Amino acid sequence: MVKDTSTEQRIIEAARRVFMQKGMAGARMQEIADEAGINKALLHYYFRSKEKLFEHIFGEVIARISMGLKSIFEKEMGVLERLTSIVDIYVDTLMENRYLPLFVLNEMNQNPERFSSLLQENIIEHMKKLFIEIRQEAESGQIRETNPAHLLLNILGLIIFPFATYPVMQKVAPEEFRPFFNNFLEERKHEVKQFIINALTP
Amino acid sequence: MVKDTSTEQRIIEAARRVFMQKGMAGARMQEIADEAGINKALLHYYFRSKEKLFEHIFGEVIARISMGLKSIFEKEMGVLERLTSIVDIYVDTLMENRYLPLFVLNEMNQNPERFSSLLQENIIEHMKKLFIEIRQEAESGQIRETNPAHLLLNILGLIIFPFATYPVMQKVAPEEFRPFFNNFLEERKHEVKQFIINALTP
DNA sequence: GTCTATAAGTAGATAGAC
DNA sequence: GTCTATCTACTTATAGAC
Repeated sequence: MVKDTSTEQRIIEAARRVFMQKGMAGARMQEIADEAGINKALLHYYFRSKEKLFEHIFGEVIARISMGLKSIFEKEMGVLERLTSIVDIYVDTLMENRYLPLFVLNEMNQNPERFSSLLQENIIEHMKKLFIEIRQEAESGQIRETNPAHLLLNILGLIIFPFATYPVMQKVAPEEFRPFFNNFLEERKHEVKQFIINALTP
Repeated sequence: MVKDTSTEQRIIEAARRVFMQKGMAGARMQEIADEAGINKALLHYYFRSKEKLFEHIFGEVIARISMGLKSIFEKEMGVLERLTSIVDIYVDTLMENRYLPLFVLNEMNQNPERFSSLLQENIIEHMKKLFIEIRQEAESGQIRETNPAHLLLNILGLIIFPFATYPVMQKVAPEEFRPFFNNFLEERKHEVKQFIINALTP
């Protein structure tokens, strides 16, 4: 609870923390108010309802994810470079916010229509193009023959899964593993990129 | 709502479905009662409280996971075989229950003490032994040099992540992808095992 | 064991003073 | 804008009849 930012900003940050950790169903307006150092009435004054406040937070998160994807897809580059830059961008994002993967997966699961916001920004089109690029480079022998869907899910799984489990791991890991954890997630970058290279180098 | 099983059994099955999809916080006793074809009062008659009912369901799930791990770790076998049998066991389990990964990750996240039940059955000991086995086989040149922690997380991510995203994917995938999905998860078995082999064959 | 009715507690939302 | 007090609705849990 820092007092030198605007109330609205403090509410948003508090809401982000609480929603991310507890999810929409588990979050309590009272807890968000406490986190922000105000009372419940003010939450409603600024955001009218819990639902509206949640949509604001979720929207922000989705926007951030889309932005990352967009920046990757807009540039001209080869498949290998494109895929490895996904790793760089998302590992960095996730290191700053380790609750993000589970939060997003959950809330989309509870309410699949929310997924559509991600599918805006013609992500689907980008994906189709990526798949085509993969097949083309495979034909021309620049990369190895691969099922693009599996490849993409592999990469996403390798990036995201450790972060999805991290909050649990970190809390329950025996004391002697703690120091090891600090570098572990950072190492993932190299680890996953190596996977991509191994998978695609002919 | 099938009437030819015992009430307790119907409650358990209904609770499993609802808790798995909505989580502890999002589940409603009323919905569980409806699913089971009874009323709320009976839920309390059989399980006293929502918390108790939840613990029953969660306990079952953890027991199932532990059993799988146990069966893998108890047999004598080489590292490669041990790791690939993890794939076989868990892909099959997850195909039957696609909500399981997110459910378990979430509930552990909400309440990390729940993780301890998994750590019983000396899973930790088994892990340590596995790590030692990996290092030994690497030294003797049977498998390639690898960081065991990364390897294990890689495997788990490759197995689990697609299932964690599946409920969402399946709901939002454009119509033309649907038929493709049916075999997709089954194909993961081969896909992930190939990854392990590539990663470990010298 | 199973139901209906209801109590008790909790959480989101609003009214109104300052 | 911010607060306290309160309302309303929902959810878990129990009482008590059958």
